[in-house]
Amino acid sequence: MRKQKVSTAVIRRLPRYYRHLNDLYRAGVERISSNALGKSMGLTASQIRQDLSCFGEFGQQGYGYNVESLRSEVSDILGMNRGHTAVVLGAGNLGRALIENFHFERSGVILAAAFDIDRSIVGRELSGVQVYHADQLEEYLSLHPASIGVLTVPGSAAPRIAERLVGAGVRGLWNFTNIELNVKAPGLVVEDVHFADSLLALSYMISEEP
Amino acid sequence: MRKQKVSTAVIRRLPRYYRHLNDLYRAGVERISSNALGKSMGLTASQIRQDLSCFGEFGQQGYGYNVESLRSEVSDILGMNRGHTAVVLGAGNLGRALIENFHFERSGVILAAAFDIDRSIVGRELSGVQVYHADQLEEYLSLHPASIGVLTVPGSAAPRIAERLVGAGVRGLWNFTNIELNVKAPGLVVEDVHFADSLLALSYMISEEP
DNA sequence: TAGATTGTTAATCGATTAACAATC
DNA sequence: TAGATTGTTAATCGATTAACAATC
Repeated sequence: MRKQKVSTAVIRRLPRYYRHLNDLYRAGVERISSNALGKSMGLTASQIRQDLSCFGEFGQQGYGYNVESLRSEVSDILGMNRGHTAVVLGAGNLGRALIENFHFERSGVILAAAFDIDRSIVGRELSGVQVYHADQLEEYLSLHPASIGVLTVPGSAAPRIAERLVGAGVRGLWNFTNIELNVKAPGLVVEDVHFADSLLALSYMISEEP
Repeated sequence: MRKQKVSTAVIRRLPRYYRHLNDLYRAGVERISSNALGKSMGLTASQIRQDLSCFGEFGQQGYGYNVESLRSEVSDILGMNRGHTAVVLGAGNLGRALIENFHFERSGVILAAAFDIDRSIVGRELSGVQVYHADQLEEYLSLHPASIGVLTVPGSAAPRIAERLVGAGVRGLWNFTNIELNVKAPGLVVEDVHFADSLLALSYMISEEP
């Protein structure tokens, strides 16, 4: 295990490793070589060994990697077993889509509660998740700390809510708004999901070809 | 203008350029130097000039870039003025969230129709978008060709629907399912929006720090 | 044991940054 | 004009690939 800083490129590949290893595991595959895994993922064997070597020595010469144990190592590396807890801010269409359809627990994250300001939804329960009024955010978080805030509020409300979340101890913001957040707090991590950027990249790619 | 293949790194930055230029434009800013733009975007001036030079010469020595015209150039490069048309497959929570809240037109994409198999939603109109039965997909597309298919169906339905879309002439798949699509067609582009990968990357990043 | 495959070091490739002549 | 800033070439940095001794 080397203690260099892990590059973003590697970090972005980790979830894919997990996904593929999980598929292999569920398909009953016991062991896999970097060569075979690379082939199925479209990466070189070299890159896979290089990537994994950032975190430890998980393979065995002449054998390869044990699927179950590598999967478990990767899930540890990703923090899936740290009991991260999330709260959703904004139970509109997108917030509800995430609450009702996205399996937070499959990423090892506990979805604890949702917040909104719309009286018609506050007090309800969506797929077992209680919707509180946004006014209660600080009070709730002081009793039930969360590490992740999921921002599905309108863009205009995002900066203020982000500040409040960070003030209440949230360490990561999963930002679905089209706003570029400028909250500065030590150790704070913002992960943007910019739909428009993604669609524009697609638009570029289908526009280029003949 | 050089005719080398543009790297993914550059392509991923283009939508950000557009976003920032659009903000500047709407704020009434007339011109900007690579230096100033870089500062506001967290990039080096050098990188911005290098990136833009992939597509042409848009600046002027001693002056910088005209915000309005650069914004317009970037929107052209991104294919925003090609009249790309999209259809949404699956009008569940996420599909509806996109239909009702995501501004396709701001990316220069016309959202033309949605398809589902649920009798309770087929025939309805969501924010002006008609929902057809999935059986009518081919018929609809033969009359109204579309270049982009937005996949918000359950993962299990994704491969089949993807095949059908491609068969009906769609060139880009905006894939929101957790399935890794293997549709192979010449020139087909798949843009994945993997929520789980994004959340896991966030989980990694908040788990690493002290 | 012999074959397979690792982890790591070295070589290559590509992307970012720096430097600067050209010029508005 | 003089100062500012471009587009591009060269230098640097980092990430990917190749090679190979170590060893299961």
